Amino acid sequence: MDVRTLCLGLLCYGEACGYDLKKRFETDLRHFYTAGFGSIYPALAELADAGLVNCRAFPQEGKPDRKVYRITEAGRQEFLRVLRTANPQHKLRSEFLATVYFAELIEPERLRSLLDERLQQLREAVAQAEALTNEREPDAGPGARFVAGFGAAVAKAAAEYINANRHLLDRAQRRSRRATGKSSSPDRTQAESLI
Amino acid sequence: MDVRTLCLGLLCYGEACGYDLKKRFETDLRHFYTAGFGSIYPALAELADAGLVNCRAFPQEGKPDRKVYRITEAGRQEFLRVLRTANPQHKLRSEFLATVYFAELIEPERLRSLLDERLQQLREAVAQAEALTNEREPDAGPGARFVAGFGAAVAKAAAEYINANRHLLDRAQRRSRRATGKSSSPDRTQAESLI
DNA sequence: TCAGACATGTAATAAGTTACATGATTAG
DNA sequence: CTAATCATGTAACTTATTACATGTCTGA
Repeated sequence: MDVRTLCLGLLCYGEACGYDLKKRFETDLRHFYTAGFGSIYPALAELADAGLVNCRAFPQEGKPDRKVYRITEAGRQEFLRVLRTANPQHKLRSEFLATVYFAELIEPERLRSLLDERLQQLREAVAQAEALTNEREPDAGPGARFVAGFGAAVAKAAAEYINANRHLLDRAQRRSRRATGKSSSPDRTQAESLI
Repeated sequence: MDVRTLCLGLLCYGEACGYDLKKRFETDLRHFYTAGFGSIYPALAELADAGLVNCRAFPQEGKPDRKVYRITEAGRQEFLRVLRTANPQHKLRSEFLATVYFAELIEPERLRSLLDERLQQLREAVAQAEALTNEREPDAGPGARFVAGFGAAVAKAAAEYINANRHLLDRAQRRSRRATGKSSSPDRTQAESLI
């Protein structure tokens, strides 16, 4: 499910221009999918080329034409087909966790600040997800509510884990000399640890 | 923090060959960072070119030479510099959640199977993370333990959320006609909903 | 007066995935 | 006999990010 397909899916709920879709990415989809204009505009152009959406341009003063996209029947069928057949993945790439993995090599003050910043981000994520579930989107469908709640639940769990376990990283520097190397073959002739 | 930098970091804990690093990615880093041979081998070559690691080749029968990489002092300094200065991101791209967002458009049986599969994946993730924390890695540093525990905690929370809230998605099909479109400009002349 | 919303797009760049290419040994 | 482990690499491809390019209107 790439940006192109996701745009097609969003258009199942009504016509929209690229700018509208971007806002949708920044609210509903924010905590599990990001897309910039640099992906969205080309995606819409491709969908139109493929006949999966139609496009009408509305002239505006002082702004580029507003191009409103509407899904076609072919587009709808294509999206439903993807929903039926795709094998959806769940990919996390966390530089934050990768950094904390090396806690032993980080100065305590720096580490503290990294954890605090992440906690702050998580609090914001919870607030945004809960706003989405409650006030701001009474018209949201069950799927939209479910994923917003999911985001809130996971962010809360992450924050709790950090608060409950960050002490395990304190003074990590004292045991910074791990014996490793654990090489897959036994024919190494060099010393194990280079630290 | 790209694959190249992460390989450099792993080499802080001792020398290793590309194959060894791949195994590390599949265990310790599995739940928050993936990398294939196609990223690792070129990364190691680049690190060697840049003088951040040394490489020695050990001939083997019936296999390519085993190339063992060792970090240099310059490499260590470079990695510590990255740890001090980088602004680590946390990026999730979940096709699973993107799919569930469209629950209303998915057949109930298919939706059930998607959720069950994801629950199975989460159970496996918890088991693997806990194995990492307890038995299999008594020599793991505090950072490694922390991130493994993090992975387990978050996966558990995700599974619990799904179990507790999946009923909200049942019969979602009945309300599949959402009025949306919510366009940013008021000058549209077309009907709101196209479903 | 200055930031932010509105509105679209292209081009260069970066990064990683997948498929291909090769082949012995070992455990089930 | 079959799959997995060990071991390295290249090349094509896909995808998305970032920077650039332009310009008005509105509210604080």
